[in-house]
Amino acid sequence: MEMVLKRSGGGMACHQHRPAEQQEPAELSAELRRGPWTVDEDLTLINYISDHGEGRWNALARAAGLKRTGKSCRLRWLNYLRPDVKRGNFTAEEQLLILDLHSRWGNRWSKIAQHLPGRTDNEIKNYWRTRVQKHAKQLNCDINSKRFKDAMKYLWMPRLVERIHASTGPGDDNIGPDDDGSGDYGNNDLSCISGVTMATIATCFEGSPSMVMSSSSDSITSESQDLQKINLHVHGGDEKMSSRDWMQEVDHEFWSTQIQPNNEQFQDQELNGWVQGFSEGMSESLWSLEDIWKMQ
DNA sequence: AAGGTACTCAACCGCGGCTAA
DNA sequence: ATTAGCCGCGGTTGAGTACCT
Repeated sequence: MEMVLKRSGGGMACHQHRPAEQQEPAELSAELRRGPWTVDEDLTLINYISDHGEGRWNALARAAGLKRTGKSCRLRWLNYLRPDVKRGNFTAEEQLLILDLHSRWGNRWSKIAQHLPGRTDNEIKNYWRTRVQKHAKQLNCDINSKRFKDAMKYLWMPRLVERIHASTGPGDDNIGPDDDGSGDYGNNDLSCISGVTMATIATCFEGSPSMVMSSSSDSITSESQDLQKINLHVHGGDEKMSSRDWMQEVDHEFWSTQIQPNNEQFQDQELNGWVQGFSEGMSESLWSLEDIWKMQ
């Protein structure tokens, strides 16, 4: 089992003031524990749930002899101890899904998590805040702005699609280093992409500057057929044009036509400089998403 | 090597909805 | 119909760690 005591026992000691509404009954609050869970607590919770099942968290916490709130037990189980919780970096497919579903539903993390088996709302939320919002901040634009949404739609998401296309073996479809030693769990067989992801791919290409994606909702019999359709569209029927070439073309056209420094969408000098640098660099090589963000 | 800064993510809080009494 | 307790969701915090200077 993974050790959970990475932090000292003093963690979260700042949370000392709680409104009366949130207080536990007096006889319980005096002995309630908070902060990082110990291995013993984890084992107690796991054993209890394996014997009695989950749910009714307050009663569960008392019955198991845990000096924790039901809330705390529920959170620990759902976000960490549950056997089907996935660990490690998000795959390209998952990232694509998150971007797409967030664009539809906003911060409905639990709803988004329902479409990513094994991923928790907390994990997705953290991903969004630490990765996506960070990039918006680096671009000095609001995460809800058209500028950032365009960058996601025309750059980030197509690139993720490209990575899904290009992936040939397990273990390297994450953005960013996989340095936690856990390895990727991702299956790069494209047949594993969920129906939602296929829809995502379709919407991703829909309206992109040099590509028109026909509706894929009709007469779809399988995901592999979807994929073939997308391949056809992506390659435009020209077998000599790799998806990589196509992506380069899309990116270059997008950045040269839609995000020119004089474009009214991009008035501020700082971003213009970044865009220009990006646009010039794009003709030289295909940049990884990470490189793109690092450029500015 | 040391100190500072940035990043990650587990765990917390507040609030609203649901439900049983 | 009311109310208290529980549950789940979204937002926030901060300790630990990685990275940078």
